Amino acid sequence: MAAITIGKLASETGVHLETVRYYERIGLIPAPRRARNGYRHYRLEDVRRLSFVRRARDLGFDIEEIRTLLALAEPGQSSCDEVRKLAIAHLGDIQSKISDLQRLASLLTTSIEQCHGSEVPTCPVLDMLGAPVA
Amino acid sequence: MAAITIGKLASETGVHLETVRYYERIGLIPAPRRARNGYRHYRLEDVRRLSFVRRARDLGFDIEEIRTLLALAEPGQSSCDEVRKLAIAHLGDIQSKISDLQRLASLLTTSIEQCHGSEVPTCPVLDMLGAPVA
DNA sequence: CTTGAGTCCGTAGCCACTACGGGGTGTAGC
DNA sequence: GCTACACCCCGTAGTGGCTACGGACTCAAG
Repeated sequence: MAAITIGKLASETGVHLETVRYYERIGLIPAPRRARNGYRHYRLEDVRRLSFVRRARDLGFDIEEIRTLLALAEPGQSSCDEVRKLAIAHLGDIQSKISDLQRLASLLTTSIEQCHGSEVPTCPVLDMLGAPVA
Repeated sequence: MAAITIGKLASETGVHLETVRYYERIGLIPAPRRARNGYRHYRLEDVRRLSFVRRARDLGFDIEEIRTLLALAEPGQSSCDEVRKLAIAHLGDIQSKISDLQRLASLLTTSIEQCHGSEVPTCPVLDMLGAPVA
């Protein structure tokens, strides 16, 4: 019988082994049963739960948001509305981050385009950075 | 004479007061002269330098990159090429961050759109999160 | 003279990990 | 049985870039 050890759980979910222990420590995933030698023994459900956590982290949800999502995902919660709200709020965050970054990108692009070598007395990029606070 | 104290420097540059001391501690900005009472005394040049740092941070440059930029901005460096390289690399980072976020946003948007209330047995957002690792 | 704001300093906390060190255990080959 | 080597245990400390806290001082206004 190939028991699911922490290493297996880690490689199957793509979560770093030390991170699994960290998640357990902060109570994001439940503490699993231990074998006689003290090794952690996981079940398939744990793999699913941790995959869920990983996906949510990849999507940029923070730990507390994930705690909420996990609670809402419990069977018998029927709280699609709340999940929806959380997702929409998070989407808003992402979109404002995107537009921030786009502003930055265009600012940088403009500066870089004006810079054709080392012939100009001052560097447009440095100028932009050093310009009086707008 | 209204000397530039740390509080003034902070409010003029929009950098948190404690952050100014932090920047000094890590050697990002030089330690200023002290008045007889021990208070820090800044010069106009320090205001410019810190504003530069703030702008660069806002643009997402990390502390080490800023150290480099500051060194390149020293007079007599004529190193526009290097600045350009750094800026282009950084722009690349920003652009890949943008496209990452855009993927996330569309994934979330799709899930949210499929979710019309609490009538469906399962929540599309949770489904997306819980789906087997793609 | 009191009050309140500003400054000093060192240290600890934040988030989400990641790394390290020193040990025990399990397994495979010889 | 012995040796290698991978795997696992645990606690603690470090990362980046701040931010907060606490106790002591100094300074300007009323």
